[in-house]
Amino acid sequence: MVTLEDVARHAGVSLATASRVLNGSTRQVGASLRVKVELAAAQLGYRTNVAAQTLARGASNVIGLVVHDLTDPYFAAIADGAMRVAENQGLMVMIGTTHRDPQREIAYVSTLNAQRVRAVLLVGSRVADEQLTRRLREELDRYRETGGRVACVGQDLLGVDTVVPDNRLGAAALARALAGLGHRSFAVLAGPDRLIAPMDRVAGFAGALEELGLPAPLVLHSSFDREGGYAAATQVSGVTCVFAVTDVMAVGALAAFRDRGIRVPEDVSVAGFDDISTLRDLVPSLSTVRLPLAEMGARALEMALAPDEGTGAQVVTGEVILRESTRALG
Amino acid sequence: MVTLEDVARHAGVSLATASRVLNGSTRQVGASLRVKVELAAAQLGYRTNVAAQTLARGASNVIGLVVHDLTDPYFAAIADGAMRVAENQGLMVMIGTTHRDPQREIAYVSTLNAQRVRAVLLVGSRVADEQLTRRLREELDRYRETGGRVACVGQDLLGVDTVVPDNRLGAAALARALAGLGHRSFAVLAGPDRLIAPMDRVAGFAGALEELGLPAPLVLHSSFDREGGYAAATQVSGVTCVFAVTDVMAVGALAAFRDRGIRVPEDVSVAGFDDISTLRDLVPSLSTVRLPLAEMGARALEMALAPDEGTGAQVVTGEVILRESTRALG
DNA sequence: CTGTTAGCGCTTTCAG
DNA sequence: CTGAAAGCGCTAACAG
Repeated sequence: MVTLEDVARHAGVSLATASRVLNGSTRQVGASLRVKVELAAAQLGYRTNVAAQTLARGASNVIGLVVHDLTDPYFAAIADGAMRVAENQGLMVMIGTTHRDPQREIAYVSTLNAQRVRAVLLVGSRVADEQLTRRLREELDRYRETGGRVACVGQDLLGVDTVVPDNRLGAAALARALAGLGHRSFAVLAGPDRLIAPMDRVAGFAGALEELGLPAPLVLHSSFDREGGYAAATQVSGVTCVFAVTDVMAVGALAAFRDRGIRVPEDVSVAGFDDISTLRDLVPSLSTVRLPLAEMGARALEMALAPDEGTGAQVVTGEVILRESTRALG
Repeated sequence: MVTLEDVARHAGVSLATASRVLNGSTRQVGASLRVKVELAAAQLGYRTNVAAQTLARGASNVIGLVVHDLTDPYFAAIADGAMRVAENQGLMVMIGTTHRDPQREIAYVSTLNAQRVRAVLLVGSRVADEQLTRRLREELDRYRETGGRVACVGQDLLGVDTVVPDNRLGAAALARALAGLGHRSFAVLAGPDRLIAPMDRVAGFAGALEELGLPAPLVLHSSFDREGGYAAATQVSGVTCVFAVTDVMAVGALAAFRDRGIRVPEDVSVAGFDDISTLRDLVPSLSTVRLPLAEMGARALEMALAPDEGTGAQVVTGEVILRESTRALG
């Protein structure tokens, strides 16, 4: 294992000089020595020991990313956006997946704190559980007390900089658009009732319907994934339009209707939320609310990295996109 | 910032003792002291400084994962498999995305080496470029010389433990299955000609056709993504069956045919490769060759973590799955 | 511009 | 079972 000291000796300079040329300091080093050091480092195959560097500097070049599930394209897109800015800043990223277990999220914050990462990004809906939220906040506060920076993509419940998709507004806009198509009877595939994002989407949707003087939608709960969408859709009947709170769930719903011999959009219209790009080629193409996922991830990391503790929440509003899965009535 | 020394002082024990109870050593510590230390740590809110630990131990608890693109479900699935085993072993994972730039892959190996990660996993097709491959090998060798472990998911070209999907065999089996359906004229959407995985798939497919005494397929090159599949498909004509070397490209092809008013499978059959789960609900459902993606990622990490430098290559064979996108002729 | 020298926080012999 | 002390490799004053 070649160390900086080896390089310094080999180049006939001091440790400090070698450090200055190899590991970007602001200090200048004379051209001749600089060359010697670089040569020695190359010949010996020197590689900085980042652990030692981190310890000495008291600051690392790593950021932590905590997501629920990387195979869910929603999280993959957000993570990708964040990773691009990390790359541009020369930061490495450490990822943890919670598989939707809030306890794991807390545990990851603790671990990332131990790693002394420069910042941590929490991506994904908060849960409606005071207890859990409080414990997470405590862990985050502990991390922040010692200089850690935190940002979140989700709901503004943690007291940290947050990029918050306006789920209510987006769902409400979607409801109005659907009503504009002539729909009067709706079902909502609502996902689990302990996650806030789906709850907000349901509330926004139902609220808009109420404002329009339309009957309340049939609300069906299930898991937050493709299977949940499928299961919930099997219970749907007597409505002309179904709103699945995520595109991924909408895919499940589409499959369920297909299996039941119910045509979309002829027999029933279906809309989702998120506008997942991998799913844009579905047939029928999915009406949805587009969220700038990658940008949300990027912005969140930028907030976390900003010199001063940002201003709190940055709201992102979705854009309603009507495609083939919803049709005008009458 | 609370240090181990603070804890030790607060508990009235030596640094060594505090270390032994807090950071799993094999040594035993008396019950009374153990309790004191744990209490002190909790009261003070102590968090291990992993950088210091890594430096002192000379070994980290992090593994590195290098993939081309996290938003591509192929890589997400493999990464997920690897991350699950990492989690089980208490390891954190650092991810780098190359965006298909081989230079970046080399750079990441160097960076991960500096981080002194326990192991690095290289996921994705190798490129057909001696020069680049040699440079990557050099970088890997340097890392391995100092105890680093490496495994790869792709082709066995790096002199490291590798999980290799048998692309030729899988594509050949697919070709035979398609010929069995009565198809005689084929086009292959081949992706770029510098990546080995797609080349192998093309070769396997064409080889099987030749063995069957069928005419050689029309081979169309393009980029390795959805857009590439779309672009290549626009040039297809006069064949009854199209093989896209990945499911993601097949999705693009499906879209292109739809836009051209060509029905699948009535007018032309389409098959892909990989069996991406997010794409299972496509209509028509995609015939493909299933690869156990998550398992491949898991196995690769297991090889990298195994006590002894594994046995080289572990071949995984794909399973042909015929669904709705391909139909029997006449 | 260059070198000396104290640490950074933790692990791990080596004694006791 | 417990403690003292010597590093792990690098950075950053501080002095020249």
